[in-house]
Amino acid sequence: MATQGAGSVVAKRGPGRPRSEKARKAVIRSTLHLINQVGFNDLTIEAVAARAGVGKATVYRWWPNKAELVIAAFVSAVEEELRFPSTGPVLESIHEQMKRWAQIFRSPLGQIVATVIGAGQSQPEILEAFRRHWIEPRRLEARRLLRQAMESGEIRSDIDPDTALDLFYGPLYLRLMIRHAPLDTPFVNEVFNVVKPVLRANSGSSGSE
Amino acid sequence: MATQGAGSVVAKRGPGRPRSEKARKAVIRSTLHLINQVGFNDLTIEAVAARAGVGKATVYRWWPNKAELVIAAFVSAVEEELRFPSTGPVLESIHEQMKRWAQIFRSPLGQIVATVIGAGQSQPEILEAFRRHWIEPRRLEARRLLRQAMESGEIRSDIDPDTALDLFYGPLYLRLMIRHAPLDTPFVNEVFNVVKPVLRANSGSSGSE
Amino acid sequence: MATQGAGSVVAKRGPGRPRSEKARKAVIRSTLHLINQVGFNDLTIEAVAARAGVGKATVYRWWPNKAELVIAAFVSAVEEELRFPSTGPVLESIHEQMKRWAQIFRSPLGQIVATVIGAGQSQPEILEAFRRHWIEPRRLEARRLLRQAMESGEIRSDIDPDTALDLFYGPLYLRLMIRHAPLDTPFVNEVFNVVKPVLRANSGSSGSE
Amino acid sequence: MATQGAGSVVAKRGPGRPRSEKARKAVIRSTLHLINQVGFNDLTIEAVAARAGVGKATVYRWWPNKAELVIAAFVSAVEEELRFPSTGPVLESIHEQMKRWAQIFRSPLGQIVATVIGAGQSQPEILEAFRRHWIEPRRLEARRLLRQAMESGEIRSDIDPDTALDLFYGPLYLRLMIRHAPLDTPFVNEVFNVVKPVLRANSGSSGSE
DNA sequence: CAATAATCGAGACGGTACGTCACGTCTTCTT
DNA sequence: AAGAAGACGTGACGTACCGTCTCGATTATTG
Repeated sequence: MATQGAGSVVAKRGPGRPRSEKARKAVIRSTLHLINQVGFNDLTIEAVAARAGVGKATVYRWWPNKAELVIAAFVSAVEEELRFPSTGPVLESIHEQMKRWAQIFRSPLGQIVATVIGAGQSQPEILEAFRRHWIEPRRLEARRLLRQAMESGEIRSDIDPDTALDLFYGPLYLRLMIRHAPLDTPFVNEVFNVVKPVLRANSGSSGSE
Repeated sequence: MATQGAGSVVAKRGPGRPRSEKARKAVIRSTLHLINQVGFNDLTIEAVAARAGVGKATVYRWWPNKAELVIAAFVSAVEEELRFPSTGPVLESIHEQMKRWAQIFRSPLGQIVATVIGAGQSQPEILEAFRRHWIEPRRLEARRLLRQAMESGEIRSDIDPDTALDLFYGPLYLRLMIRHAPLDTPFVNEVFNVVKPVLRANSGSSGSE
Repeated sequence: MATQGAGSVVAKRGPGRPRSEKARKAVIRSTLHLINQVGFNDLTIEAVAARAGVGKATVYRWWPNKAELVIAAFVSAVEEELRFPSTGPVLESIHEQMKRWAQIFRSPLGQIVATVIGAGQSQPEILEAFRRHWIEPRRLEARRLLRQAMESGEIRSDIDPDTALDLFYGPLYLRLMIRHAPLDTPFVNEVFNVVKPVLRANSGSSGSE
Repeated sequence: MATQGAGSVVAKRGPGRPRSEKARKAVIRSTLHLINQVGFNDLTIEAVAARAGVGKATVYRWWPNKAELVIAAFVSAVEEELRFPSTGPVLESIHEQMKRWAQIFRSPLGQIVATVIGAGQSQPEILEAFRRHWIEPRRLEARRLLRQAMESGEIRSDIDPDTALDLFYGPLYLRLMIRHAPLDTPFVNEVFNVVKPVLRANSGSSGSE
């Protein structure tokens, strides 16, 4: 490495004024505020820039489109809540995580998640960004845990980890998106309790048709 | 009253030129075509009207916004596929229905569903229309079937029918919306086979926490 | 009068419902009211019909465009004031007529005249209608009077009647349209008094250059 | 203060991109072209913008409505025109001027004058602008000349200069607006020759009624 | 007295232009 | 070079009227 001097790992920076951290934060804050006020669709870069006291071009310089901006804002808002609880039995970790998610989904952040997925339905790059910045990081860890549990015999190994995760989280996302029924703790518990036993080793659920 | 004679059931129509069925159909057709081409967000009333050979005002006269228009188009496209298969054991009916839905979800119609739910995330009236015209009619029938099955002892009765349906359909909707993994028949089967046994009578999965 | 029998000069009327005089009057009344409220430009057939309690098609059936309608309304409003005062010396008749016109021009009816001429500047058919229904009928009579006066030796005969009329009325129309100075009786008198002597026989004003 | 140095008279300009002079000129040119083609009524901002190769919003940014735009175009079209020829006898100057005006009135500029007066009939601000930018500058000089001629005894002094000018120019404007007869040189001569003698000193035309 | 025919009010039709809004880019001066 | 400001060309929005049309209902004349 050492491009710049002894042990410098700092990313090379060209000449010119460096980007303003103040502006970046103002934009993120403005975005979070406005998306809670008006939702994703009615969120305009124009308004974000105005409220942040920032030029429109500054926004476009750093985020290529509304979705990346919103996801960045969202990620920055939930950064610290993301870690999977990685102690104890795997299934209990999942249960804990599900309850935490339900809580997030009920908060304004849940509306942002919903709104981003929603926007992703007609703008593939949004969905792609959502998967990359949100779904995959979490799945990676969850898959790893499930595999460990399969190897240790805690859960059966003839089921696809992704399918298992869809069983746990699908109902939660469904209620988040459709809002046809409350996304409360009893519901989360019931979902977990239904799916859990089937994952136990030697449950024998194979053989469709 | 009987102004008209015995049994006059003639649908009363107000004065003025009646609305043009031809125009209505042209608009619906144009909408379906365009939404498959460009998605919900980039669908413009302007383009719908132009392609239908219809004035913009005619579209606005009959559908208050893009969402109602798209839902009307969607409903008209799947009208005949909506009926729940109501013969045989309830669980098998559900399995059949799940497979049919997965098939629809994989078709262009699936994109419409996704896109409408997506738009609903930032426009409540869209989501409301989606629930009223799409979710509820189906749930009504499904709930009735589940209750019958509970009474007949086919499935346990200590589970909320809506929760049960969310368990079956949540994972399908999740893959429809997130597209992180294929929504194929093996997946549908696995979901069904995982959830099915827990619904059987005397499965005893209650009492978390 | 023998409307139907021998020697009927009454216009033959075919079968079918005859036009409604009530509707005609309502439209004219509505037009006069609205044109005084909003002027010619903002007058819409739609509003005229609505206020008259009449179908739009009924208006279009009888008047081909807004201008014809407005002129008809205007003519019907001033009908009785149109006759040229045909007694006494020709020049005095003209003086009388000028004073009467100035009075009309100062009233709301003057605004209608101005507005119609105005609209005629960008819509030839309006100007044409104005000339046919308004200018020409008056000029016809005035020209006839002037010719009589020429023959009787009251005024010189080496001047074009239309030019003479333009000399009398041009200044009045100018003040109607430009509004740069009042169109009052002293002004009318002065115009008349300036032009009058030149028309007298043996005034000898020919031969410019 | 003196931040800039002694005598800094640099026109302060705010931040932001300055307005495009090129766009301004293109819009004015396009307006003039189109108003000659289709008149005021059928002049659309849409077409003006399109022909100028400019966004509609740019037009609306600088001119609040069609009237202001037309006024600006009109003013820019006539600003270099028409100084009064001020040599020789006053009456001959007027004669010259009348002939020049007749010529202008027959040209495309005449159509613009007519069109602007026409539009002014339903939009007072246009008429006001017309008087300020067209009528008044010319009247000012003409009035001055007439007063000089009155003082020098060239013409009688018991007549209002504005009335005299209306007598000369009223017939010309009348034919410009009504188009009921040609606005040719013979006509101009006849008008001039009729009015001229009456203005001569000691003509004695006073005493109306 | 029925058939025919033109009218009526109502209001939907395919259009066009409106004036507004946000887009994403650009051009200026300032930091 | 990045910043705020704000003008630029673009294009869709939802609305208002245009002039035409299609209804059912009415009111005449004609056979």
